[in-house]
Amino acid sequence: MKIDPKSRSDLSAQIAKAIRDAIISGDLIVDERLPSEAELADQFDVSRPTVREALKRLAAQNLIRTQRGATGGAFVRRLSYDEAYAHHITTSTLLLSMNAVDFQTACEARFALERACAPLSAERRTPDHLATMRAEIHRQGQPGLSDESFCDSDVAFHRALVDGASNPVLSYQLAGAVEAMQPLMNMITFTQRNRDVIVALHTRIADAIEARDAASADAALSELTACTLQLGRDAMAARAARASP
Amino acid sequence: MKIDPKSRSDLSAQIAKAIRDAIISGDLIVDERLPSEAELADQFDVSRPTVREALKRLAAQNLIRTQRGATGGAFVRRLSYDEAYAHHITTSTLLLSMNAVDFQTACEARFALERACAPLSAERRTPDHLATMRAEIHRQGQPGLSDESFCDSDVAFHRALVDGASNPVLSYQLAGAVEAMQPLMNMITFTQRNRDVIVALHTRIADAIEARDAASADAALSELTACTLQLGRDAMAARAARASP
DNA sequence: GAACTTTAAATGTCTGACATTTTGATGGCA
DNA sequence: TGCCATCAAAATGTCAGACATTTAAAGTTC
Repeated sequence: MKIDPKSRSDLSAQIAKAIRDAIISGDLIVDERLPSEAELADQFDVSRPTVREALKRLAAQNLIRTQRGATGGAFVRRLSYDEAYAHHITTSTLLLSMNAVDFQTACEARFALERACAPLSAERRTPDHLATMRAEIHRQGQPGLSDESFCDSDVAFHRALVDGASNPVLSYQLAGAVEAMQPLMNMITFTQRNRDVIVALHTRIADAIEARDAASADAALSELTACTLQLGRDAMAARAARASP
Repeated sequence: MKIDPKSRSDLSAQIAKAIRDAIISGDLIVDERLPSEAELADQFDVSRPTVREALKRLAAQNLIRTQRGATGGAFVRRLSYDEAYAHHITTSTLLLSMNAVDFQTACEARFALERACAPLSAERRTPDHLATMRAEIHRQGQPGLSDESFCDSDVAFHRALVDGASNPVLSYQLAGAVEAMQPLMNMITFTQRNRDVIVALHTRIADAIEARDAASADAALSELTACTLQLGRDAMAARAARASP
């Protein structure tokens, strides 16, 4: 590995790319120690600060971890699902906000993906998943709950639904779609009537999942999709009305 | 923004986090210029190299871009879909390989999500999407195509299917599931008979999408799922047989 | 043999300098 | 006046060397 053509651009970017490629291709395996900063500086014929900048780039992507001390150094890091979740959610959220994705597009994507999980969840959900869903439904019915807390609980409910499929890859991909929508959902004002409808649909979903009835779960999710889209349209209309009275 | 409690950990990580939070919260908007490295060093009361390491971390996440010269500096970057795709695919691929995700889990996730897109794709696909799908089907039928090229074409076909839904959020989330599976798919040896079956199913899918027939597309995708899972099992069995003859 | 001390290796950080790139201003010339 | 060449300034990119801090292992003492 680790040659560095004399192209004209950031050395630190080139070095980071070389190491990243080595990790991706499997030349560097998990928990393997990279050469020390000084050695890398020698190999690439650059200074130590430049190497450090490259390593920080990799650290930002969770590809390596560094450890100080005598046996320290930079180690290839096993990317954990939790870290990947967090990273994915952050990126998805930014992607949506920076590109001004409209509520409808995000909502459609979210529920389409979620409906893909429902049959698997109906098949495999554990009592734990059901308990989480029921607990969140109960929380959503509490009086005096803020809109934001209601959204939080909504996300937790759907998270449990997705996790019920017991497929970490699915959970990972869904996390981006479900949680990244939260800022958009937070623009909505949930009236008591809205909440009653949503809680009723959540209950139907939980019942269907408990009964291992994929078709009913899908039907309820379909209704929830329509309901959520309508809430989004109402929120947009209300916002437009406020802007130009 | 930008205070930095005297906690005991990487200063560059703390600074990166402070700036990242400012971007996420909207305090820094797209294309806004950050203070120069020297000014940031002053503000955070650290040296310039430390600030640079922080900026490189952010650059690694595509959150900023830097520009040299008199009016240069670091600018908040609009995260584009293409970059987000690439990033997401890299991360997903690594997540799968480092955590030794089995073929079945990845395959299940991939097809579950893809089936979620099919109805939307049937509704909205353009002639362009259909043309891409047909072209890839044709390519897959070419004699002498390597297994790797066959996989590439397979990914391109499914990419067109997903893109047909015309929902960039959906395409983004799916990219991780579909493309990250490629290394796993590459372990499979596609016999001519396998290829014929897959091409036939692809043709059925394309026909269904062209006819806007979501149910038929779903049925074909379901068969393709079963077929792919079987191929995976066969590949595993063959591998196991080679390992202990 | 156990507890303490020393040492060495590595990352984390700082200072100061120089190189390079780009913009804008300055000034000369037609 | 208007245009072009030159130069200064500002910013990032890079380097060299130094010191601080952390950590584990080797060495030392009882």
